[in-house]
Amino acid sequence: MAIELDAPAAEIWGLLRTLFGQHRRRFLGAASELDLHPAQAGALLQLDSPLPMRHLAALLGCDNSNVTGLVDRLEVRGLVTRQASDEDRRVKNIVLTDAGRRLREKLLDRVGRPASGLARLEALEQIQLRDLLRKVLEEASEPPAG
Amino acid sequence: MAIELDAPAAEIWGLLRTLFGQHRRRFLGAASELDLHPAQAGALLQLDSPLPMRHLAALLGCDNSNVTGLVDRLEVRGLVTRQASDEDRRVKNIVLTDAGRRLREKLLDRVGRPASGLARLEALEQIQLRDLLRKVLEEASEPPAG
DNA sequence: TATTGTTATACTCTATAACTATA
DNA sequence: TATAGTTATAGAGTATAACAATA
Repeated sequence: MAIELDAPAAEIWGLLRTLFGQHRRRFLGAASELDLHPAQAGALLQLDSPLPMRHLAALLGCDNSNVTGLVDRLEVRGLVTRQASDEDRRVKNIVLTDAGRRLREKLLDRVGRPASGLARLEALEQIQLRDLLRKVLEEASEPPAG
Repeated sequence: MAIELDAPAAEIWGLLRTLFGQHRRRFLGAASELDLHPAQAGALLQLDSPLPMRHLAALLGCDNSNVTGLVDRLEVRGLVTRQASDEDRRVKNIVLTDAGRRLREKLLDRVGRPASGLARLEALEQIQLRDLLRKVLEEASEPPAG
């Protein structure tokens, strides 16, 4: 049996990938139940506040041209509207409608809350886990996604 | 300011979602560089050993019929082959070719290894984190994904 | 009769390039 | 000249339903 110098890190990564998989299935399931394509659900989650098309495209990691069609379909369903910017008339801000906001809340109810497994940790353990993850992410400046 | 009874769990979930986002971007970037669609890259990662179509579909969370086309395209690129099962002639096992195995290794080099942030933890902290995650996932029987 | 994989269809996503209207 | 968003196009993903072969 070979000695695994890096065994804990490798197992941690495996455990995290399992968590990722659970989260992803939860996200896909929630989107499906709400009759949203994953990309549409991802866009809704990003729209905490109004965003220009190009900004939304950057957050979704795709080209501007993709966002045109995506927003078209959300707009047809009455979930978002395009608002011309006052400062720069080229820019259109995407704004959630009331219906869009309600749907976004439903999504958050399902994917924005902690995985059930966290409840198995006692209060002190949760604080330990929080501190360890903080340290892992210390330098990270990237925003949470999906 | 309202009292957050569940503050650590909520922050943990936020930190984990940040990690998910990093992992997802790394995954999408690696797939793109290797000229693979995300779904194709996900399939390759699942093919550690040969799998029947239906099993692959279940792991990818999509319908059998989708896997037909996906495997078609992987087969055209010489990354996988279909092997009829001996036990049940309805079943086709999807097997990586040598080229497929090499491409899968390249993928794993990029997404299968621990996030760099883990290196910020000392040995003892890694063991603590591992044990906490083990507990969180205690009952989970789901396999890791993508 | 039920299951495995395929085909057919329709809609969505995604990348690329060309276009417009602003700046 | 550069940028924000659109349009056009092509390839891929996805769900559904219908189908052939096998169990």
